[in-house]
Amino acid sequence: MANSHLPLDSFMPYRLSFTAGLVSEHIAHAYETQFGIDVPQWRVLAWIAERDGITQQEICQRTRMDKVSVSRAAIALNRRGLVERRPHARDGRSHMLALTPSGISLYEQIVPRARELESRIFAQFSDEEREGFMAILRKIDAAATALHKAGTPGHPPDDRQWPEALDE
Amino acid sequence: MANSHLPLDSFMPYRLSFTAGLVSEHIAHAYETQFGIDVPQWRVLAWIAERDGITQQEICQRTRMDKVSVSRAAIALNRRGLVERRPHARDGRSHMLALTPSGISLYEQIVPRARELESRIFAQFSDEEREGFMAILRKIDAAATALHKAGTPGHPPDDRQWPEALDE
DNA sequence: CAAAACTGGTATCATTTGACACCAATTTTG
DNA sequence: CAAAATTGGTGTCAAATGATACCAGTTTTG
Repeated sequence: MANSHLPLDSFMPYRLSFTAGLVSEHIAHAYETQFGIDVPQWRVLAWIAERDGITQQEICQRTRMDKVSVSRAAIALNRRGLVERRPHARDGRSHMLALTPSGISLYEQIVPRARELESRIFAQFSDEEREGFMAILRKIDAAATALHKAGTPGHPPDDRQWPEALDE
Repeated sequence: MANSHLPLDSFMPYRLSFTAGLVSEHIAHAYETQFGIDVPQWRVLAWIAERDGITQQEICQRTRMDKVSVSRAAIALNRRGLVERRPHARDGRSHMLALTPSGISLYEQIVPRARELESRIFAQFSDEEREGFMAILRKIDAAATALHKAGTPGHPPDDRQWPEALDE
């Protein structure tokens, strides 16, 4: 087993997930306690702010959230009077989402706070480092997406390799 | 609102979480279909492989998993005959976890596959880039952890700023 | 050394999350 | 242009996750 050792701690996907979780937790807590909004809601809100009149499934595409989560977040935001859902001109099934005045106002409160949180965590890095870091993240996205489409070669659909469940 | 604009897409915590999610999904799917093991189980397994005789809450500390998840994973792994739970010599409440032969064997099957997945995703980067990337992740961990302990200054426990829930 | 405070681990319950089925509107096809 | 297939969005149900309560064993304290 000596040779097959893999220190989880330096296994990239693990580290990535670990750090992301840590940061997420921190941010989520801040949004929750300070603005009463959860992360999915924040994401939806932010994308609407960015592209007025965006539809729900456009948000799905950009965020990788599934449509159910987006739907729930949109409904919640609407209930709170933060977003408005206008009928879509060309497609009767769809909604065009837009911020209401109070949605805008909340967004404007959150943004500086978000920037502050971000810069607290990333304060120690130079602009070059941040840029480089971001660039790598984007490349990883591209690679992972490409792989995903390609499937996992060498492993046909149903080649389970583990002993039949001793469970139950 | 012009000025308070924040492109989510270049907001670091978002990007981090986005990429980590993407990679996680990919990895999780591979473990699941090829070895019938989920991510929490894999993490527990890997830590046991690394430190034979580790206890559950040591795993909690190292992985940030909560003790319930670790417990569940440990029980599942035990049921499958992959890990053994010996009584702890000095503490009757605790278990010392160790891999059984088939646990070792499974681990040894997973490791090369994990390395392969990792290298597929990170193939395009030089060693320096990877090192740098890892280093940044670790620094972020440190910063986030420090902040977490410090709390969020400037915001006393209960200063909600959002309008009372229009929900329901 | 008994009582109180604490800790490792598990069971239980509530909440979150996502998979699936479904509806209405739209697009495609023959 | 009707029938079939597709798509945006939501309701519903099932699995995953986390908070809380709890139990047994351990440490602390008076």
